[in-house]
Amino acid sequence: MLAVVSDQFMEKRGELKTENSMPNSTFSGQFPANTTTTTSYGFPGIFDMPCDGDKGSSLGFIHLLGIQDDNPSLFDLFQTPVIPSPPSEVVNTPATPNSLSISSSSNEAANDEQNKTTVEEEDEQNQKKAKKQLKPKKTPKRPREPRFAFMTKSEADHLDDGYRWRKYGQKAVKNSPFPRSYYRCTTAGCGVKKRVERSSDDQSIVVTTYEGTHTHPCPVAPRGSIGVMPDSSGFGGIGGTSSFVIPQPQFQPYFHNSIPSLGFTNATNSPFPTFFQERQFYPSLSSSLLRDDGLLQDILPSQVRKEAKPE
DNA sequence: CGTATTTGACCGGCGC
DNA sequence: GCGCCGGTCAAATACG
Repeated sequence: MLAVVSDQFMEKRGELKTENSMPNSTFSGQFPANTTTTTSYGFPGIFDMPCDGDKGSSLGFIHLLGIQDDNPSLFDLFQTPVIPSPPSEVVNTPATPNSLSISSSSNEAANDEQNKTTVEEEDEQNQKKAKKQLKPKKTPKRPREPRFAFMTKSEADHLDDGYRWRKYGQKAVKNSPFPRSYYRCTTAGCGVKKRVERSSDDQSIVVTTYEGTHTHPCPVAPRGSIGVMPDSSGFGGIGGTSSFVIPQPQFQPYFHNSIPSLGFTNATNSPFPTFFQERQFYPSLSSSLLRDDGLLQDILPSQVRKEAKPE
């Protein structure tokens, strides 16, 4: 079941209001169930969140483009379309062959794949040359890991999120002067990958796409972590490093240590923090979302919010 | 010298 | 079947 975003959306992100001046955490899009809109909002489940209150910092907002997950529980989060899309504007995801909907990619399946890889690693190494010449047996289609992506206004391409990444590839992106970098989590047994590319529309925006779930706690506490971490020590006053906190379903050291209610709902295995599930995924495109007792005021200390407001 | 990055080649999926 | 393209591999290279 497709919850959201794929490369397809990424390609369409020009339709999205990726940059806005909303100082508060508000949706800039809608999230109709099981659909992909082609409206100007284009991307289901897109929302902005302030990720840096440090004036002058290169970071302004993290734009979570959405997620891609087959988790029904997660999907249920979006079963309440506040603003139903007109049928003419709705594209049924299942009927879109190019959509990167992932088929039931459970962690179990992923682990099996991983174990298989480990077992065969030695043999694979011995035959790596032959492998290139002899066509190996056709491997079954590997299920996609859950993915989510967000846009970060940053001058730095690679943002420090606390995890250690090893770059394993870089490719030129079609229709974009900026290359796409491929990273893999260096922790043994953790197959999380991420892609980092700069938006061709706005080169100040870095689009980071995470795939998979970390099987380990965050090894390094990033300096000056920003993002949705409601810790003033992370939000303000620590500039210079382009860091942010990635929502992770299993390990969220920055969330649960600060405000437990901001932790993730492991029961649903959702890549989103619970506060998204509880509140933010019932969006309205109207100004009702922007009322004074909006999200951030419940989440962040007022001082932080004040600092987080760009300009 | 160990580790990380670079970069060209390779592979598989997909559309024509 | 062929070419394009995204993603990955792995040898070469850079770096601390």
